[in-house]
Amino acid sequence: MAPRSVEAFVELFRREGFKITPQRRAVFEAVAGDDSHPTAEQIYGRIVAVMPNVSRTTVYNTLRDMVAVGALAEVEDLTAEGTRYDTNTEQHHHLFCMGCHSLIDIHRKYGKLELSVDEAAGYRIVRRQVTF
Amino acid sequence: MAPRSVEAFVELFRREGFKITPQRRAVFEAVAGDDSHPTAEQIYGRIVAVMPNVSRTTVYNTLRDMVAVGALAEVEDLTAEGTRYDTNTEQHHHLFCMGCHSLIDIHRKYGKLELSVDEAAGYRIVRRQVTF
DNA sequence: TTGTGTGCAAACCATTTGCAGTGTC
DNA sequence: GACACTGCAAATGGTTTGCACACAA
Repeated sequence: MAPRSVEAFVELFRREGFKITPQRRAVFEAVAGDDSHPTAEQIYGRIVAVMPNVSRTTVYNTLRDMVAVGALAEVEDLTAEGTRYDTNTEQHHHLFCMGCHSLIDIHRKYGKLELSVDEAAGYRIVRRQVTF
Repeated sequence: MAPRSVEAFVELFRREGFKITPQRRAVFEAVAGDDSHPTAEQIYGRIVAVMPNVSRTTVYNTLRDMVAVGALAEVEDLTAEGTRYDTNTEQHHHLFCMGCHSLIDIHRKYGKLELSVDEAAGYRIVRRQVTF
């Protein structure tokens, strides 16, 4: 199970040699348990509401660090609103609404997502992503 | 079959009420029959090599117009290199190389890509995209 | 104490826009 | 000849970087 609570994030960061600052904790709180796939800007907005002096830099840096240690996953950007972050780092699929741009997790296994031998030649399939 | 030749693009543009300029024709020539999913910048580069005075503006505008009339499709950006354009506007899937960032078309039908009734409630599935 | 983290401002980079001049139909 | 198109330069917007100061360990 991927770490999703604030404390799990704190522990992971400490284990990776990062210091725990109030700003980083605020980022953890802003995303913990969130499955709405927010953008960096949305996350920044939530944090500013509670900690008005944070800089974008710090929020962006922390998000990047979280992705680096596997605490968050980046979702490819289907809009032009910027990278969206996913607290679920496990393999799953997405249902994207072209109207409201919401992104909904689809937890379902599609066993038949295979390539033929020659299509896959020379590649190692790391991930299979279905977007509806 | 989607139009992929220069002449098919010209005809489509004319039909849509666009004027055929040398610049637009150069864009058509730069992408016709190309299945390498180039970025706008790569396409611009090819055109400059042959028509040194084109402006980025014109190339970008033409690419946008081509997407608008269905002559090209945009591929969601998996890297940070910008939008990539696909001359194949039909439904298909992609194999993405994390090493060299190449994108290869997969023409295969995955019949089992369905959502359950309640997952799909309120949505009309317009497209199913698998990325490997 | 010491080196990591923060925050400001400026840089980046793909893309878009404003606008005067240009060329297609 | 009219109006769409071009190309320059400047704006945009998300994100990154440089750097002096501050604080977690």
